[in-house]
Amino acid sequence: MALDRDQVLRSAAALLTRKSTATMDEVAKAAGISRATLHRHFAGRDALVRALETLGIEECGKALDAARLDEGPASDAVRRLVGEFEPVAGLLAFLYGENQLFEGESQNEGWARIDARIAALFRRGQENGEFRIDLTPAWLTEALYGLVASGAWAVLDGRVATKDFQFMIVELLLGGALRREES
Amino acid sequence: MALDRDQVLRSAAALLTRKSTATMDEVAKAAGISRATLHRHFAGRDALVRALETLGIEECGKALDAARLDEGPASDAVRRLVGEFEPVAGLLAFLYGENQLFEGESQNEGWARIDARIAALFRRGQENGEFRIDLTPAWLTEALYGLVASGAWAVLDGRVATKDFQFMIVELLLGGALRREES
DNA sequence: CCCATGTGAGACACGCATGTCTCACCGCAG
DNA sequence: CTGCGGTGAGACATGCGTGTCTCACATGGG
Repeated sequence: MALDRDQVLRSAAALLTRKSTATMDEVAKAAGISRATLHRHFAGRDALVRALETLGIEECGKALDAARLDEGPASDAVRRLVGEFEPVAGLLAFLYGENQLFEGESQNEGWARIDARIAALFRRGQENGEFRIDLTPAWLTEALYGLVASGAWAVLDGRVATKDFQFMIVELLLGGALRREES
Repeated sequence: MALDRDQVLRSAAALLTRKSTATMDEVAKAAGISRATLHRHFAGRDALVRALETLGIEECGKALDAARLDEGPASDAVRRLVGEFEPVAGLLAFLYGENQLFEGESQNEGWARIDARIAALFRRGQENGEFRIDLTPAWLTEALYGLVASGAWAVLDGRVATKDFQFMIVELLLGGALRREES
């Protein structure tokens, strides 16, 4: 049952990633269950979205762990992080867009923790001289989210290949578009 | 009357930028008119959004013109472009999020023209050696949109100041997060 | 075998945004 | 003053997604 719920959540994530306005009925269909059963797992659409958010936070946390942000050069950590984000980028993009609605609402404190960890990574990079200091960690974090969302949508629309996801984002985020003489 | 319509459109843009799910009634209230009058200007919500899209394309076109993309170094042109985008960034962010829904739908050909002009700018920069060639113009264009949207939201939420909008986006997009030795 | 649990299918009412309509009101030109 | 166009306010019906409920059916354990 707990397994069922998780699978339903996964398929809901996959669907809502592509069509964020999908009906509960469509979500149920996509999961291969009836609307009644879907409603037995999640009291309503709000509950479903909140569960999705919890899942997203969870996955993000795992990605942060797997990326070992404290180890080695910060730039390598960023590269690992983006690589870990790739499988959940669609879900992240959905939640990123969704969160723009909850203006003042109680921002699930889980995101604050995620934000803090990523910002800390950028700060570490600044402090050891890897990253420039005229761009705030908060903005770099925000930009990372934006690029991940953009990348996810580009992949979904087939404009770019999944295998290029990590490269494109990391290269742009760290290196920028300008051509360099050295290295 | 045509002036009225434009003003209504502006206030609708300002409102929907912050609350993309705003009701027709809220839109009318925000514009200082009744729902009936709003409906006399725009047949329905779809018509309103389409008008907003047309406005967005129009404003983008003006921004592209004002940025003189063909003149001088491509990097300077990018800087001018982002500066011109700033006043309409909110509207752009709204439309950018909205367009994720119209999956296969007839993508208003206006956007294709905008995309092409921006991509051409990046291509110009690549051809004259300013920009690196391992990031496609299409991705750089997509990333520009993503960063503009992120920046717009960050400004709306008060996380960053309006005056920093251009600097943050351009510096990240062109220079990246890595610290450089020279210049 | 039989009951219990979980499920699918469908009916039903409700809320809400929307689209449409009517009516009264106001300003203005004739 | 009078007729007219534009407006605001509100009523009304409609469509759609949702939440809730009932009932039939299948499966699996006692």
